[in-house]
Amino acid sequence: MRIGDLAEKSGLSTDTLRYYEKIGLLPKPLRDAGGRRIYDQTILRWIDFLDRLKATGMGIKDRLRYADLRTKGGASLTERREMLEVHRVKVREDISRLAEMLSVLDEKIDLYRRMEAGEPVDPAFDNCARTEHGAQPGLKGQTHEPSTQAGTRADAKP
Amino acid sequence: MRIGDLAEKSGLSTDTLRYYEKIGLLPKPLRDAGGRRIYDQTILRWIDFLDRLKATGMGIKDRLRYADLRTKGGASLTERREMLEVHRVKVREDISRLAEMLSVLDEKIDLYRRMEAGEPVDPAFDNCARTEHGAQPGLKGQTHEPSTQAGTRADAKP
DNA sequence: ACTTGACCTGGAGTGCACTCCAACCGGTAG
DNA sequence: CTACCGGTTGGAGTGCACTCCAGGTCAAGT
Repeated sequence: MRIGDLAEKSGLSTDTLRYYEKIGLLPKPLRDAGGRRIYDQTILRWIDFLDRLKATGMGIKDRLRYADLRTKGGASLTERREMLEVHRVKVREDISRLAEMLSVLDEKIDLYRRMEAGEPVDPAFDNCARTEHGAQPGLKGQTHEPSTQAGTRADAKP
Repeated sequence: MRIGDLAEKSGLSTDTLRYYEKIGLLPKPLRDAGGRRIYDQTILRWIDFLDRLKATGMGIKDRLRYADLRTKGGASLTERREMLEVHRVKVREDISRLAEMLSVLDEKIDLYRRMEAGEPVDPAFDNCARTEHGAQPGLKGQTHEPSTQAGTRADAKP
């Protein structure tokens, strides 16, 4: 299999495949007499898994680390498992975060639908209270948001 | 509330707040006599919602579009609802994709655990078949990956 | 009066993850 | 023989989403 075939089968572009090889995500393939890369089908399983890791939000650095461990063979099994377990926790968190957002969306869509229907709705339930040309200074009904103690997304980047 | 307070309460940096304002995600706030931005609490609900849109994978362009609609007030209700409905579909898809990956992870972790325990495991189930330093030419147990009509006229180098 | 610290602006720099490009080479079809 | 296709390289460019910085202003505290 040459790089074009692999691109077609994997859904990545030839550029991306070469890029992945350059940074170390993909192992250096054999070359034919003309210096062209030749791949065998097993690489597809690896690319597929990489793709899944990416699709679940694993950054390139961690994918790189995993790829690196992989080249070390069986000796790195435990480390790889630990990485996957850490990642699994992250994926689970992502799922529940998304599920929560889903219900916020549902609520909001519902609210909008009712507003479109002309139903009287407390505008305080909409985050979209116009701040600029409607700024009345004495708002008293603060609605919910339980004291938002700021720790929203203050981590992540080392 | 000045920008520092808002930063603390929202979890965004002052730089990010100014950046969001610059690109149009946040409305231009009033200024005090000294030219400093002053915010009222309602902005927090908006930032929170923006954050959720971001956390669920909505890119800056769409957030920008939504923010823009928001400034148009009630006239844009329907468009906003439609955006949210489109986004909701995307979020649902993301959730099921993640859920699927979760089971792949579970399987893989389980596989590794069994391998660590020395249990004999068909290495074909691992994507991590070493391609480079283990390339034996006569492999016959191809496992799955359905045949993939070999366009591979690979004249294997001598 | 002076210092401190929070704020202002415009613009440059960063990191990720590609994506594109020019210039070249090798094998096959017409 | 030559056109062309698909491959090669190194390096430049893109888009997103910030993040940092220099150099300045302003208001309040000691």
